[in-house]
Amino acid sequence: MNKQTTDVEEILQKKGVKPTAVRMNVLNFLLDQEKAVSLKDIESVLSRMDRSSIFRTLKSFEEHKLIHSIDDGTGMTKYAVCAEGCNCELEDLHYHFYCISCEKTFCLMDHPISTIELPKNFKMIHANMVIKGLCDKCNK
Amino acid sequence: MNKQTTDVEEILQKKGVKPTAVRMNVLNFLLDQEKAVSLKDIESVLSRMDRSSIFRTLKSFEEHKLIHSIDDGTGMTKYAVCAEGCNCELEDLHYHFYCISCEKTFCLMDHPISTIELPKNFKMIHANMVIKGLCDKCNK
DNA sequence: AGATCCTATGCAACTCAGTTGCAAAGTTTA
DNA sequence: TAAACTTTGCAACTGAGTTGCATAGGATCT
Ligand SMILES: [Mn+2]
Ligand SMILES: [Mn+2]
Ligand SMILES: [Zn+2]
Ligand SMILES: [Zn+2]
Repeated sequence: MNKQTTDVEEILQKKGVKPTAVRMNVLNFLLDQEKAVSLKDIESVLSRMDRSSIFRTLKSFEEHKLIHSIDDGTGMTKYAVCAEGCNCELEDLHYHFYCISCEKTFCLMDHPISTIELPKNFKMIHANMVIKGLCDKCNK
Repeated sequence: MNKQTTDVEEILQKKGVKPTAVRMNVLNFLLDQEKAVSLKDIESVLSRMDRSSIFRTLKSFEEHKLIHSIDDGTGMTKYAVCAEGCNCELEDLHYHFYCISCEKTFCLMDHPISTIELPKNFKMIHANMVIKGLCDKCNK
């Protein structure tokens, strides 16, 4: 735990999510990570809590723009806490990186998705951009 | 059918896949499409053929670089025939577009994935880039 | 041709992440 | 306190994808 209970409570309040035990635990865990995590990852750590409760918590967090989800192609959706000031709009989108060796999925916060030229009349609303390869620790 | 049986047979031969009935039918269907299709799409058209046979056919096609797969976030993998000369290498990667209105997934062949700046020592090997929004026909 | 071998196919069963219905527990409101 | 609403846990279900296995279909050898 790298955050005080009160911090987590505040964050939830601010985003309009009622701070319950499950929610505080899930958010606390998410804030601890340097990589994006799956429902299963959370489940195995917060083993006292039910899968569906964690699932619904994640859905709720996503709706309230507290976290964003990443489809990294592994078949398990990953979740990561949104950056300060993120509103989950086009300008907040960033690339994600999946390491095929250590199997970690990273948010590349410093790599925003620049405007992409599209065919005439196509309109971009959202995007899921995943680069796969080797992370710095696995690239020897 | 927009291709003669012999054409399809030739393509399979050239890519090192033995041309069987299932394979020729699947390839024929794939060549007909202007959008990427799912296993289910193929199944519902080639209803005489078994799902697992089509599934294994797609896997085989992918291994032999006849088609490439796209994870567009819908939960159903889409497949599209590779362009002439495609070797499924980095330089062959291109953006994909998923229309949230008509639910079609397109290959943006004219939009190759340019080299993306990555954090120090990260190495890109592959990528799945999906832009979501409205296609020209749905964007009114 | 007939026997043998290898591959492709169809069928059924299974996996597994995600999702939902429902009742019990907990919280807020009147 | 009682009623109303929300959250949680449990169990059952969904659906795409995947696999084992027996049969069918071709190719190859004698
Ligand atoms: Mn991210
Ligand atoms: Mn494509
Ligand atoms: Zn790694
Ligand atoms: Zn459309």
